[in-house]
Amino acid sequence: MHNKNVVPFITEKSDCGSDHPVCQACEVRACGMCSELNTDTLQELRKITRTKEYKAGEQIFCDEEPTENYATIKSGIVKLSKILPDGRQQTIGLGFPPDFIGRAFKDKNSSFASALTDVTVCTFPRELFNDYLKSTPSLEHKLFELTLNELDSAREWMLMLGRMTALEKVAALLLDFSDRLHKARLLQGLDSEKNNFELLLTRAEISDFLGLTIETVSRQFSTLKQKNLIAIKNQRFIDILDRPALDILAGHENY
Amino acid sequence: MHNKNVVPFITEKSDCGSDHPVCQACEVRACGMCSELNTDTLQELRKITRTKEYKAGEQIFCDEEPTENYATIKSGIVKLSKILPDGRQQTIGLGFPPDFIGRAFKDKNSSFASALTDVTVCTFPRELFNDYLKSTPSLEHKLFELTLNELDSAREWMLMLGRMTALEKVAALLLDFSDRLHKARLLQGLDSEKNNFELLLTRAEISDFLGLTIETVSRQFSTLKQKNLIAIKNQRFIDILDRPALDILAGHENY
DNA sequence: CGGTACTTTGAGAATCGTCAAAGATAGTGG
DNA sequence: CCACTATCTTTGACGATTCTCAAAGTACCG
Repeated sequence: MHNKNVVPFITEKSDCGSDHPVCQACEVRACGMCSELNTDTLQELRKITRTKEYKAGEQIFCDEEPTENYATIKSGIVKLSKILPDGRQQTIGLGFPPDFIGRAFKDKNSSFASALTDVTVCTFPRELFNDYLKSTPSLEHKLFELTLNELDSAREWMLMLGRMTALEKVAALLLDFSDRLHKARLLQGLDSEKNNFELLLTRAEISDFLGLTIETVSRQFSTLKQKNLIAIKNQRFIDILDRPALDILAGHENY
Repeated sequence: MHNKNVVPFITEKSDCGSDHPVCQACEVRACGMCSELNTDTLQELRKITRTKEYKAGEQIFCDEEPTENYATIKSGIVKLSKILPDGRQQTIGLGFPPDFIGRAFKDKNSSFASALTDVTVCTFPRELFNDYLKSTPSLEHKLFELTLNELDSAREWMLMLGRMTALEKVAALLLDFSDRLHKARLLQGLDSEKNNFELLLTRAEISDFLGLTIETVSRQFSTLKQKNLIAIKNQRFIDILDRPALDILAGHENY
């Protein structure tokens, strides 16, 4: 009733009555865009999806080329960034499972997406998915909610970029990243210690995110260590020693 | 068929067959959220709306209090901002007609909204509107598109906040503001000269937007004047004298 | 063990912020 | 119409933060 417009489906083996094996095994079946779809509707959508994998560092899509595919992140972390004509770069978002990547209803991405870690995504061809979206309100609703969350976090980061000092920015990043990693790990059914995590970003990636230089970021890490708020092993493994102090630095008001 | 859930409508005089007089006269009937609605559906929605006016400077909603109403901007400019516990402030967006203000599906705004100029809005009670939205896909679709535009512009501003110099930021603001004002005036059927406009923001408001101080903003204006890129009359009326040069400063790549 | 890539630290420079004072504008009341 | 005031803007001098450039230190990989 809702998918009249979705015409030239790629035909493929399809089993009825339960999720497609690929969807059954999907890491984000329960929480992603598809969580709003029943088995039959998902069966339909499944026909236009493809699973793709990217190695850390690979580009997923780029600014200039027209969008061919959208995707849902199944595992790994995706970096979204923008770039100025002279090469200055700014990371504008991190995508964790089950985030959606791509710009719905437009044929051009206004940003770059690249794999921060090894990444697995579930892709959909653009045109078909847009049609499908328009005819499947429950799916559009879920995607709308994901988008609202992204807007919330974009605005949170605007406050950070515009008004925080370098030290505060690093504190805010550590807390945000620790929370999001923690959630992502729990979602995968893994054990997770919130105050102890691997920083998957290089200093360069952190500085692109915070609007700082590598050196300034490094100095802030040193300051945080010196103040005994964090400990770092092998430049990558972070221990949060004093979360309340970091919260105050990050402006998380706890009256 | 789509609005079963929308129960306790406020009853009011209603005329059938054409838009309600209030909607007929609405500045944004053709381009706002309601543009996706036919006369009958609009008739329904109209029952829960109220027109409200705010004087320049008045607060429309605030961070802490739970959202009671959503709104569509009919005329004027709305400022959205966030604030750090110690008072540092960052503007995270400007709302022009026909933008939607408020956070759909949540009972808490994570920002402040205030009237930058005198503002007229069309408000809807939160709960009713959320219900209405869920049962009216065309409306949700339109709101989704408005939200995607906001996300695009938030990300554009993240690049600006994180990576541009003070001079570049001011150039980018002037161009953005000139375009948006121009569009808003054309939309109202007014004559509009793109390179000539009234800067409705004070220096303080500009600095909150750009993540700078008043003094720095003022100095950048002086520099732009001195380079003959702009002229300013009465500290408020801007003449763009050299748009290409401003475009380059703002990083608008024109190969 | 040596090479590569990433990180840390230091010194000096540039940008932007802070504090202070003077200039401009708009509104008010005589 | 003209002071008079309040508010906003501009400009200057100085200081703090962050950036740039350079070099040394550390981890990773074959």
